[in-house]
Amino acid sequence: MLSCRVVKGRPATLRVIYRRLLRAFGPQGWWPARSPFEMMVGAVLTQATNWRNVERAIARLRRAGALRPQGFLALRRGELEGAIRPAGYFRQKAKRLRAFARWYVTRYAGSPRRMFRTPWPTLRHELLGLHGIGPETADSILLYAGAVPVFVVDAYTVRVFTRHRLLSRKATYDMGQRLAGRSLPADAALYNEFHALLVAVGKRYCHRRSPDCAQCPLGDLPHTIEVSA
DNA sequence: TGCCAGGCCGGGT
DNA sequence: ACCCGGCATGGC
Repeated sequence: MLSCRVVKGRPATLRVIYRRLLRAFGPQGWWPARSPFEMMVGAVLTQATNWRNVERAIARLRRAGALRPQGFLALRRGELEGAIRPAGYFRQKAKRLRAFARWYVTRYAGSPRRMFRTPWPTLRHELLGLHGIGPETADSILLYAGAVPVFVVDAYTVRVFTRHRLLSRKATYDMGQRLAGRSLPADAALYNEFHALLVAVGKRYCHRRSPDCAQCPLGDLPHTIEVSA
């Protein structure tokens, strides 16, 4: 069995990964949203869901005038479910989005300025307390809507880091965050681009079943084998 | 056709 | 503290 802790990697390794990804894919320009509220809605909609399907759902919400908090909350439950249906898990996500929107309006008057005036560790705690918002969704919101320098760990991040022996197979969310925190400066623009690039390379080369590692632009990395047996 | 996608919750050990 | 089934549509 592999050990459960973060594997010791040279600090340089993550920087090497970042440079190679940036050269291979270019800047990704995340998050693709026109407003903080739209971004945060998208963060829930994309949970375990292809972004293509999320785009459809967002377009339908836009047509319904529901990409502003007031317009969103004006929708009946059935209307909301219908609008986001293409994104899958639509009943679950309708419930989660309503909980989020109610919180956003009552606690912060639907204002991103007010929301992100709260110290981010407190804000993160509040987000995690909402139904349907877990670590990845909360951190995505902090990073992409609030430019808070938190490293987002998603399935692709874990898969890419695991394949390259930076994390053990049983790595947890905060192991991934600690790895990044130790190896990278706390820079929101860097974390923004890095996460988007990890998704890009993951989609193309690092699937669950058939990793196409031979073609992966990361190639061989220095100093990455430290997994204890 | 089957497998997968930018997770999270709730109930069971 | 983990482990697992459920949630659902659309693309390849």
